[in-house]
Amino acid sequence: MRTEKNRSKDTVAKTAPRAKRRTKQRSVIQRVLLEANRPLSPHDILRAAQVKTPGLGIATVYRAIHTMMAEGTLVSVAVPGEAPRYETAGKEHHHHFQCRECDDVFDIQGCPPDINKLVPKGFRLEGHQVVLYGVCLPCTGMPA
Amino acid sequence: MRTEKNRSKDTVAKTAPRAKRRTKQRSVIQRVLLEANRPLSPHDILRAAQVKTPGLGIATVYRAIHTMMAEGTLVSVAVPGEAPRYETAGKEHHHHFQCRECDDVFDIQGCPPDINKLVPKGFRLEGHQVVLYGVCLPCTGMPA
DNA sequence: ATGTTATTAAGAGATCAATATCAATACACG
DNA sequence: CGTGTATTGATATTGATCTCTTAATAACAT
Repeated sequence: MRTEKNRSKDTVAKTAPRAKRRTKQRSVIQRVLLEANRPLSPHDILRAAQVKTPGLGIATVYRAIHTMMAEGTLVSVAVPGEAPRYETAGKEHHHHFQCRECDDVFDIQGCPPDINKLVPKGFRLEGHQVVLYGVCLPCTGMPA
Repeated sequence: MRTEKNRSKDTVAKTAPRAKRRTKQRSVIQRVLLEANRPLSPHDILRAAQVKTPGLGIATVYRAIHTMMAEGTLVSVAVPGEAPRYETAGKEHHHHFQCRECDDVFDIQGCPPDINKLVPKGFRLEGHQVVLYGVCLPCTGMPA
């Protein structure tokens, strides 16, 4: 008996359980993360995104982070002693460099060899993380 | 005009500004840290020390940590995404392994070679940290 | 355009580690 | 031994990060 306005609803009933809208703020947040090319903290994201979207709230940043994490387009990057940062997913295996002056975190390519030789007997190695510390190029004041 | 009770005070005025007493709880905390042989969180320390000192408060643990850090007998160990842990100072350069099951952190000896080759051009390397992840020996359930 | 409803901004609230407060305790020195 | 005072335990408070609530806004289908 349900014949009135069930034309398309029936066909997508299970494939489109949620709407998900494309908003200006979410777009800006995504763009910020894509263009940064390095892990950003929620506040980094907020500050950068507010340039193009004045009035943007921190809660919106956290919501966007959650959404993108759930989508799999964003991954969290934890650096020792620091709150998590986030960078776009899909990069190949890499590590990070944190500047002791500006605290920013940068991606570094490559991976030290023979990591598995460090594992104690009886321990099972499943992953690793390397963080380098020092002074980043911008903070050295030297030109590239 | 200050002649009454300044006998010893005058002579040690600058060399002994503070007293520093040897208390039962501080001794126990130190022993726990020495015997652990791996980085402990403040709560790890509390739990272990409470066995020998029932009623021990968390504030005392933090106070002992500060004291030992100031003395230079304790260093903090930061693992990504975790609150700091502490281990006795003086060990030679080493890295850490965190178990994904029990979350405990263990020392591992050795150090990957050629770390400096990973540093981007123009960046100055001053230090590094390696964290391995996996399952520790106790959690594998295997005997040593 | 219009209605539905996901999304937003703002601020209150939750959470957790770490610190400060303060009366009671106990170390160390005479 | 007693006394002065550093230290303690309990708890309130802070500080930082993240989440929830609410009314208002805006994206999308029609």
